[in-house]
Amino acid sequence: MREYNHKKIEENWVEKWLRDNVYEAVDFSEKPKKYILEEFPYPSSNSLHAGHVMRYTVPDVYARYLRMKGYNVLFPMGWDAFGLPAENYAIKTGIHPAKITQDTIVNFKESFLRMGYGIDWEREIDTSDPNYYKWTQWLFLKFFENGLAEYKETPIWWCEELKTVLAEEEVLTDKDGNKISERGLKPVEKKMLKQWVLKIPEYAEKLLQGLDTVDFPESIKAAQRNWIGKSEGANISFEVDGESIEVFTTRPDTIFGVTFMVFAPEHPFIKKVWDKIENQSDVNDYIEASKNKSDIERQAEKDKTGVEIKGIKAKVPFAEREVPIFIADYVLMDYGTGFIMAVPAHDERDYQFAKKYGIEIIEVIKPENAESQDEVLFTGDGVMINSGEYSGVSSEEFKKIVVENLEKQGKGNSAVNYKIRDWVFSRQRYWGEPIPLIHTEEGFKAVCNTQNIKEVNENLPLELPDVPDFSPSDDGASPLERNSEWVNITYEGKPAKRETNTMPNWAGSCWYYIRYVDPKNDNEFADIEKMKYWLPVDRYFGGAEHTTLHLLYSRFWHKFFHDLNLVPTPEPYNWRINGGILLAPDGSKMSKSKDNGIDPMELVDKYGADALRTTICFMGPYDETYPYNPNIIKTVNKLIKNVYSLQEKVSDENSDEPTLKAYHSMVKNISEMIENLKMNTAVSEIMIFINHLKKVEVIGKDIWEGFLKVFSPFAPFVAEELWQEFNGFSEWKKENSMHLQPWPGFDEKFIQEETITIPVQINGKVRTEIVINCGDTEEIVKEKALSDEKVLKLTEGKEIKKFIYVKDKIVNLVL
RNA sequence: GCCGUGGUGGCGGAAUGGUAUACGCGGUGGUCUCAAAAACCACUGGGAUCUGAUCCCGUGUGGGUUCGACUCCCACCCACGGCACCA
Repeated sequence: MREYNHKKIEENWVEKWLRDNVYEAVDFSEKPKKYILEEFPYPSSNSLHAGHVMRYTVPDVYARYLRMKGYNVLFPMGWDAFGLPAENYAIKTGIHPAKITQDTIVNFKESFLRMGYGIDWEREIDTSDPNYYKWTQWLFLKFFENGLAEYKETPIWWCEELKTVLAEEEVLTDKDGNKISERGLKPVEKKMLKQWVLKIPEYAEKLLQGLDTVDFPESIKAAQRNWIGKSEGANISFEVDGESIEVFTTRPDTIFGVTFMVFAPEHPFIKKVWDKIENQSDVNDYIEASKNKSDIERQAEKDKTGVEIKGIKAKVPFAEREVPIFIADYVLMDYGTGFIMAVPAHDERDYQFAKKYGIEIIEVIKPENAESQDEVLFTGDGVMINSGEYSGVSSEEFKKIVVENLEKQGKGNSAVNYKIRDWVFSRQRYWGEPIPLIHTEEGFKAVCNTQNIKEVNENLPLELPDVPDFSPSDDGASPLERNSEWVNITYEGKPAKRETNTMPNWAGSCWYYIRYVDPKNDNEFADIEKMKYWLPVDRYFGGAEHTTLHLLYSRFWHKFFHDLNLVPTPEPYNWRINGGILLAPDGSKMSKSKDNGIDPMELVDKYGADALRTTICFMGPYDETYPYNPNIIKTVNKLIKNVYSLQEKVSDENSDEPTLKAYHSMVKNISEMIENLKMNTAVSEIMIFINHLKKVEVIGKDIWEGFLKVFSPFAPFVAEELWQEFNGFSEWKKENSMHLQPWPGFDEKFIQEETITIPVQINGKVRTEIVINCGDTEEIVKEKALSDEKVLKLTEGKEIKKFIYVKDKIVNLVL
């Protein structure tokens, strides 16, 4: 056995593949295109970690397969380079975040190269590069010009430790119900602040409908639908103190059951009618108390609390009745209108509240088929009762009647509400794209008109100034605020100030898949013809953590751009899969603090990138989470050693029949499996085939050639080495690369057997096996089965009621 | 509570109506060796009569459809993920 030296082999090919950009994607090629995308990494720490190689290996195998199948494959990579870790590290060390980021990118790229990922490096992008963020800023100005970016005072999540505001999507709930930041898991609180927001709710309907047109897993679609949170109902105006105030309800059919109304404590109307309130101090106490309660406390309360506002009443339209009004913090200011019609008989929360405060409960719907209704509370659909002339009508029908009537009176209309909130888009941090706006006396001005390319090129990129101190301020101002030279400018002859907040680090990743299509364009964010050729992304691989962050945000940007005719497709990604997580060998999560992780570059040193890649593929399905088993890579390394030695058995002689059969069925199976991303079973096919080859004396040339091809996506280095040697290429030429060769075919005739063994069942239980010729008629099989010794014994004296034969598969006798 | 995904050997997993556990890890026994490691070979779901063999049980639980169910249908249990006073 000759010596397999993975280091020597892998170093050699890394350099040659890069120099000649073997994995080049060609714009406007005649070949059919495939755009295979994986979420680009945030460059932090020294090199790729286990999670990265877990994410990137399977897409690379798939992209390599498609390339060999004759597709023009775009498989790009770049750096999501703005963000907090580099900035925090910079604050600690005093080294500029740009410097830290660039150093890290160098290390990351080296890791990518060592892993043998087949990337077109001519398309590498970096979101912190001014040539890139020039266009991120330009795209932001499109939102601004179209009224979708607004400076607005709203309740916003503030993280004291990160010293910045966060978007709704960046806030998680921990096990104890505390709200924490998505990055860093730090506590957050709600504050009223003026911030830049992007009006994603205006795209709620489009984002929802688009989900029906894309091939995403149900879990992602469900999570996004849930996040968007559409509910259909009606807006109904109630008369309160001579004024008309709207509520939103999904159940206008319960209007006869309204026995009270509730305002959220923050509702501005309270101030407006303050003079009429008889119990001002009670109301004021309640408002103050709920102000001081955190969201967590509000939720932790088992009981609903509230106070009646005495002195004012509400008039229920349609039912024409007066009801009392309360304030209670179970009504939220930022959903619906902050004012609700309460129907205790048909809403759980209203029911609890009414019980506690002894408010009247009127049942207006009873279940369709219930003989007697024990519980007062009923939240389903049914038949109207206690509703005057409408009693007996179905609640679904009554819903329509109510809305139609209110519409005629001008007191209501059917309406839709969404849970999704404005996307808070400014951050009080240094390391991000400056927002290219100017505060003037007449309001905000864009630094340029996006339509005018001359103006654009003069004013963009608005470069992030080099400041001596990039640490965040305690007062919530951006670090850029301290840089007065940069901040204070003249706009149209008058003093003005630059916007000092930066964009969140989602900004660059919202459109990076577009820039890969045309990464070096200085005059456009991307050429429309190139976008027409490459978009949309055919396969998008990434992490589950981005389901309602990046994946929703970038769909929003794309849909907006599509409405402006900037991009040719309505959706950015046609297909999506979320990858699983690699756990530590003991089944716990890998973490730096626990030091239980595995370092992929160490494994590459020890066993080779080929072994690591193949191991990752073999361990399990892409979208599953499972522990790392350190023994597998040893076995896979052995497998590769075997492959390396087996080339010595290759000869001019033809392979024998069993080898031909094993080969053709392997090619058939692996092709199907890679197509379906079942890399784990594809590797097991390779193992089965190699176990077979180890037993044979000679290997035919054609078979070996085909084997190297199917092996190459998994172990590209050793495959290239053996391919060059096998063909006797003395000098490296790009076009001779293993990885640019066509994928092998297979021939069914070798796979089909002449005789096969099939099981014979009696009453559904396997009792014996018989050997038949492929394609034998049912009569012949029946005769064979019935004359089998064991069958004779077991059927003796019994009548065979039914004979079932599934061609070439199974026989079942029913007694 | 609601939505989603999933439950198969000691472990990772294979099989989407036709011989359950492919492939691999681990384990047991053996070869080699003074010995160990490595390498290689054999066995490896549980149980019973017995050691050619034969039979029973077995894919979260309980039902159902079918000649035949891990696979399809109904109900339930559990785990994981998301959302959660959303009117």
